[in-house]
Amino acid sequence: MTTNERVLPEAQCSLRLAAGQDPAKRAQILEGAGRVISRMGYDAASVNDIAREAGVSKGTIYVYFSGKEDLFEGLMEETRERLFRELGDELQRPGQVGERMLSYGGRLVRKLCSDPVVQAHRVMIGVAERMPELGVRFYERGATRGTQLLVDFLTQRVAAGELAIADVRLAASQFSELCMAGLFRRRLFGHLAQPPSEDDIDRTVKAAVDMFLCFYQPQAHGAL
Amino acid sequence: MTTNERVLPEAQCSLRLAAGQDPAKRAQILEGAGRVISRMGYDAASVNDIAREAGVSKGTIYVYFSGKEDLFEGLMEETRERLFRELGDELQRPGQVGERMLSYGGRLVRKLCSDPVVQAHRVMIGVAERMPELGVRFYERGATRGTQLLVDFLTQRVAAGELAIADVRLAASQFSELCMAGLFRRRLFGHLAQPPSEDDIDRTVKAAVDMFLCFYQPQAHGAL
Amino acid sequence: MTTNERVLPEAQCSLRLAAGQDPAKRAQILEGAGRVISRMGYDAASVNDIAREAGVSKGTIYVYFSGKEDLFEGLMEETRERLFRELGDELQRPGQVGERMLSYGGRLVRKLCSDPVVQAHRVMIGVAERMPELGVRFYERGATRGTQLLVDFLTQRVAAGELAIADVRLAASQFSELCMAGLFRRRLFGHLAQPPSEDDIDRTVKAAVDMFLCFYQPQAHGAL
Amino acid sequence: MTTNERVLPEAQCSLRLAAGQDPAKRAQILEGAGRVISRMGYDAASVNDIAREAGVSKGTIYVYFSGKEDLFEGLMEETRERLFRELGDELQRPGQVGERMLSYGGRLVRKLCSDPVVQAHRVMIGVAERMPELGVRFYERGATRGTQLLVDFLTQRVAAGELAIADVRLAASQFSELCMAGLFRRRLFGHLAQPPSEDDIDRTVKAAVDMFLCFYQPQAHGAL
DNA sequence: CATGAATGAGCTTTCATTCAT
DNA sequence: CATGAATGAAAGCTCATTCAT
Repeated sequence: MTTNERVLPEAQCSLRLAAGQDPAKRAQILEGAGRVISRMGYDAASVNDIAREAGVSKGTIYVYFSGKEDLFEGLMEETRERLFRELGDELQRPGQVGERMLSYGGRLVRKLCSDPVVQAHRVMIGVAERMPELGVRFYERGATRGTQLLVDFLTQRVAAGELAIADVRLAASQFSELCMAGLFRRRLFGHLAQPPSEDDIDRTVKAAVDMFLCFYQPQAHGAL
Repeated sequence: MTTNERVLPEAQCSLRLAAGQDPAKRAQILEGAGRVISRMGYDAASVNDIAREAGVSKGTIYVYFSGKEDLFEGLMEETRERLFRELGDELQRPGQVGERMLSYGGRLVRKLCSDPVVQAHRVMIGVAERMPELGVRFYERGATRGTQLLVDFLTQRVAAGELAIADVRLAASQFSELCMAGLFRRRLFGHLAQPPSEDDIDRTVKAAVDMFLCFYQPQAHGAL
Repeated sequence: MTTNERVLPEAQCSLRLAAGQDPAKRAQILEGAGRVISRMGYDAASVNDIAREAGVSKGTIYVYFSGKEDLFEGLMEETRERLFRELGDELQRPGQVGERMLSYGGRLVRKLCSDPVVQAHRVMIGVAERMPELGVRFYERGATRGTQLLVDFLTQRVAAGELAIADVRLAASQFSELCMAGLFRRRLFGHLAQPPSEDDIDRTVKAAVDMFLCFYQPQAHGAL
Repeated sequence: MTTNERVLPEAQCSLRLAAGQDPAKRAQILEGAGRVISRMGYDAASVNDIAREAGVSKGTIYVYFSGKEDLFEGLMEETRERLFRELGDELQRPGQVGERMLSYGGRLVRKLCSDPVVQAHRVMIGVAERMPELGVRFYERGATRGTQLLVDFLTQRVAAGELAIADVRLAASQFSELCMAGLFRRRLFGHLAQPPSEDDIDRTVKAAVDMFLCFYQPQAHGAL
């Protein structure tokens, strides 16, 4: 998939852009829209605000997008791609299970609790009721992606006999949630105003890995 | 508390309402507002829509609330109270640790994944960036409440020697997250269109309890 | 006229008030209305404001007046009577022409440049375009009254041979205007934020009398 | 000044208008606003009314003005300039004092008693309480201007020995008021529904000049 | 293609007025 | 008679969108 992106960038553009349109300007608009919408939310951000922030005229926006909603869809797509890219080399590198999961968990929490990702989540969740497909797509191509990396990893390690997991998908979810226990939800609500400290992250992820391995490592069960 | 409400309704009214205002009408407005705002979000729901849905005139809304934002705050307060009431008898009843947690976990997931709660979360998260205090209050008096019940429970059981937990608060968060692993986040985004089935809930909560006890029960550690 | 008012107060009331209405409450309403409307103008003053200021309920206002405009008419009538009462003993007392005019001029200027009178003028002039009869009546029964006193006085003095005036009415206007030269118009526009000082009044009125007598005193034309 | 206006219109525009705005449309809006506000007063004239009268959409008004009050300020400024322009060549032409004052007085009264000027005065006086700076500016740059011309004229004639005036500014006010004695105030209140007839004007101004010269001409005091 | 002036529908809010209590 | 909750029309203003330049 990443290969395709690199090999056929113009082909991709031609799918979305009418002849004569400038990809750079589209990006510029999306960037401005991202800033304004992150700050104010979809409804409260006016096209005027977006145009001003992006440094283009209002009319230009309607050249690249058919309307505010279309712009928003484009933005969410773009944001999702940008934010959730590269989580996974971590898990494919060689190493012990716990070590790999510690490393991945840290990355995951840091990413998800970062300001841009939290803001994007807020916006997306805020409109999920009105624009269901958008929410679904965001989740599937965003959150699920991380889980899938984990699923693959766990499956490999189960096959290797390093883990004993009946429902790998559930286990992947469990690990993700454990990693962000007490962090991500509080971030969403603003109860945690800043991204958590490295210490907090490390401690939480360590606890997650410990609990996860305690339950899913074969020898642990044996001992019980 | 419900007793008080029945015994001293007027005393309660005088705390919050201007003289002569009708608590029933206030509730009627909040109800309509809740339906519309749940469906459309805060910004997209116009005062007109709310008035129509509530069956009152626009002007009346401004008798009971100083503005749209005030109405919204009232709604969130009301909603929070209504939604997060009674989670906890579960944990205070006698019984084995695992049994109690299973019971509580089921209730928690059922509650949080219900349509009204998910919608309220969406709305609240959607405006958390613009109205930070509101988001914080919602979390503190809502989500934290459930966690606190769990903290108390765990503390008791630790004292009783039934559990061995260093960081009780973290453990409480971990259990909550484990219970909703793969359920609540998907609900928020609409990836799960309906509340999860009883089977899904039971399975997930059972897995959560197992993993939790595996890690935090003293004898388990002894075996490790 | 003042005699009638004192002799038949209830008869007067019965002309305006429906059975059972309370003249004191009517006055109370008008007082509040006067304060608010003076401050904000007719349109900007809401019936709510007036009710609050008067210390009565909105509904009560509609018992005593058929609507906002009716209330305003009543207020203007009342205000006119109250403000322009007693200007004239001054002129009917014995004394030299100049002496009497000095005395009257001072009173006139002090009255017209006072805050309440200026405010009433502003309000009345502000609505004169939309409510022409009201403006006419205000002028006729207000401003004209002062002029008439002067007309009577001048006529007497002309008959006594102390003055030589062809157009007495014009002369009366001239004297009034001279007395307020540089004062009243500036007050209307707020260019003079406070009523003029006694010194300013005295100086202006003195100059008015001098100029007036210089022109209209028979002997002056020869003697001075 | 008029020369500059004709020579550098665009330079002027750039001082007041945002880039790209059309001065003609601005003028069109002000014209409509002037008609409606003259007729109804500031508060009673709605932005809707103004838009309709001006033949533009409501939104357009908010492109040229930041709000109703800003529009009103612009209107008053514009109106003042337009209405009070050119009063004065009259006084600077050669001729005898009385002749010049007759001529100027006639112009002054005709101008001030005209419908547009009376209406503008009504509007301005009507809001003077709520918008004090606006009233002050209107008076200073409007009414004072006429007085200043007169002050200059009188100063010259005093220097030339044709008049003997101690307080020139007071004298200027006196003459202005005398010219409008019995006319302008009645116009303000609508007691004079139409501008006064040429006869009335001539008679009043003639009487004003006579009285003024009677008092302020050096020889008159001895000779007449 | 880019612009931003123009639009009018729709926003939140306030108004004068009514009427059940 | 007095009240103030209720009304819905209309207020000032902003919006997403269009289109002549």
